[in-house]
Amino acid sequence: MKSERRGIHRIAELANVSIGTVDRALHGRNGIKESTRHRILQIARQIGYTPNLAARALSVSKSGVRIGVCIPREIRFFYDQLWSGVLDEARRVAQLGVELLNRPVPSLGVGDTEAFEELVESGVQGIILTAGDPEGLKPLIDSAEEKGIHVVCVSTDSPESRRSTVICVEPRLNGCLAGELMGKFVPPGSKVAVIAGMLSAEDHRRKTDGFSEAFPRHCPGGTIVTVIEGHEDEDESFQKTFDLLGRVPALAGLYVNTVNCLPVCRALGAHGLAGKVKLITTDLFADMAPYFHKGTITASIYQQPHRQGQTAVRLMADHLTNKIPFPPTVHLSPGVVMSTNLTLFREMRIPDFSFDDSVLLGRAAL
Amino acid sequence: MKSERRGIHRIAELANVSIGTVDRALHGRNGIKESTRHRILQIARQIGYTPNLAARALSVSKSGVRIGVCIPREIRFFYDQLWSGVLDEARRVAQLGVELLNRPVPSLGVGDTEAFEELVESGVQGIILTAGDPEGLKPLIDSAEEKGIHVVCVSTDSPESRRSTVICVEPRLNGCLAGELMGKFVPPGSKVAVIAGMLSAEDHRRKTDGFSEAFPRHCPGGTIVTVIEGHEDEDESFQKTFDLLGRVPALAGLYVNTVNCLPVCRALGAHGLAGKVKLITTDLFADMAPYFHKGTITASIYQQPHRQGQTAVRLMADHLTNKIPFPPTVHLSPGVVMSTNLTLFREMRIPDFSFDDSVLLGRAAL
DNA sequence: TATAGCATCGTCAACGTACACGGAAACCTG
DNA sequence: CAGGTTTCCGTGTACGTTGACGATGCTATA
Repeated sequence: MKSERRGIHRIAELANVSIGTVDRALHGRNGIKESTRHRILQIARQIGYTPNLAARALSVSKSGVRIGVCIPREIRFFYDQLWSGVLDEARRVAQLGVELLNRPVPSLGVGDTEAFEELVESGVQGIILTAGDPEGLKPLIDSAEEKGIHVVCVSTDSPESRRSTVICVEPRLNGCLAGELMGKFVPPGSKVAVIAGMLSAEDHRRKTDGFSEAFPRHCPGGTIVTVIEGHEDEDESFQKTFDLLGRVPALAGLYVNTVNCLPVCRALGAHGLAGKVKLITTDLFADMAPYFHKGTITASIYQQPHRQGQTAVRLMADHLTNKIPFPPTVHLSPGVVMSTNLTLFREMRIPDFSFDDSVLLGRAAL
Repeated sequence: MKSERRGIHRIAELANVSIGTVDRALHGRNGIKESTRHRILQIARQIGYTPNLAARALSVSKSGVRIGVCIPREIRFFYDQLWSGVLDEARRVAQLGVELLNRPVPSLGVGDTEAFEELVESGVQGIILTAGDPEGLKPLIDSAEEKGIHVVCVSTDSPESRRSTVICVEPRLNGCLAGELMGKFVPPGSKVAVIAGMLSAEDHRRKTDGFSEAFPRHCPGGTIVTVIEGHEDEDESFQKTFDLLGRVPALAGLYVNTVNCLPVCRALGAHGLAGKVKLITTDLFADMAPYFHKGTITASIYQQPHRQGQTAVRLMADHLTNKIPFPPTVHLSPGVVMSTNLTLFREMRIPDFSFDDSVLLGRAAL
């Protein structure tokens, strides 16, 4: 009388069939009469059946779900945080039988088509990638999706392709937020400038556009005097910024589009303008800390790389194990880093067991 | 000859013992000779053993892990988001055999000792709560921890107790960030004011302290003319703010400590000062949206309630099922909400399947 | 010497799911 | 109607871990 079995067994009891039949009904296999399938599904709905993923993972632990990851291997900046977010979440879904296959590229957009093809060949069920070369990747992504391999773009999108979803901070909105902040930091009628990476890169262009739109709206009479292209080169960025500061002495603000902000800080210092010109940067890494404390950097727009990585793996795993549909897009809100909350960001800590980094091992494994 | 067993069985073979003994060795149980334990741990390390978490979860799913939750039932503001974060993560860990037991309190600090005792009685293995009455709760928390029931404070701490950990946005830092922002929004030498909830409440006091410390540091010559106590009452807040604005015409900024910011917005409107006086608020809810768009609210400090709830459940579940140690504290960074990124926050959308904090789902949210 | 107690270890049955195998009808084909 | 095929469904095993229970040998006390 102790019909206390759970899950599939429970359904089997209620339907007066065996668990094998329930299995067939739930998974749309054939070899089952359509009427009984209907009856079983009915009951499953009624008792609110949800599959026990641990049991499922255990039972298929030989086959296993594999998802491929292709992101740049650059350390120190953005992508190591992205990668660590991927790893963190991967450890968690490991208990559901999901494992990763890593095919990194040296840097954004180089050799990613080859890496992508390798991943497709190796028979993964899903691919997570930073689409550095959206046009080149598009046909590959489309054909992968055609084969049922789901593709998730993270941080950088391939918007024309048929990728399942994208996780990013919308670049335009990123620029808008910087513009709004700048508009409120500097007095009305101020002159500001933008220092971009490469305007050929879609993301940088859209950030610049967003800033250009938002700044005048929040700073009456404010103007953007110039947009400098630094090409992600340290010396070039320094020189161009240095020249600009000499040319436009009344400059009230600077917005740096890219992660390459240190030369700009130095140029400000060289002119004795640190803290005088409001500087808004992008992203965050440890070497920026002193410039926050000195007041050189007023604020930075934080793109939450760790979170992006986590989210990508989470969505992919949810879909692969639970058939949860992908949302078409996931647009995270950028964070605002200032000197006060600087220390709370993971970029500012020495690598340790911060709470979402902790390893999922029993202590006995040590 | 196919000794292809995995995990604990593998170790058992190599050590010429049974899986029971291996289990004892790995989990530090007694009933095993110290020498064999050593030998087994040696082998485990050698083959790089990692426990199969799916199997573990499955095996403990009969006993069932239960977590008690005690948070205020107030809707519309902060705690419904906290609760929804708890629920979201609960759904995920439900598949690992973890279930929740909810004992809400009507509002922060009322009847929470009774609720806590009920939860202890009902035999849960862990308790998540908002410690509205830290002193009254302290002995209860301590005795619960004594019995092996882990207690996690969320949003509001009981710092003197022996709770396992706390997840919150540090109130002082919260105020500091507001102070830094304000210091950069208003010109040097400005006068600003603070509108708090109840200064008797520890959190509000610490936020005020943080603001008082940070604002002068970032605004040369800036002063805080007064700290108003609104007692969370709509009419009182309106009247006091209205009077203040008449009394101090040169006021440049207002910092509202509590969630009760609408009367302040209205008072500013009544004086025709909307957008003229920089207003920094706390938290976020849908009714604030128009004031962002009109420019009445310049920025709001977002305490990430959803994320706090998620994190609490996650840490608790990780500990209860995998014995992962609690970090001593988890201090989240507050977010900055401005008109640009307003729409990205989950408070601004109709209740739906948005899957996370500050995440924008595309068109499929329908 | 019997027996109780303890330390040490093995055995076995769960947990819920997936899948292979096999059995029993019903249905066809010549 | 013998034979084979198809449709439908039950049974059994495996996945790796946990915990209850039992077995063994050894020591101490009567």
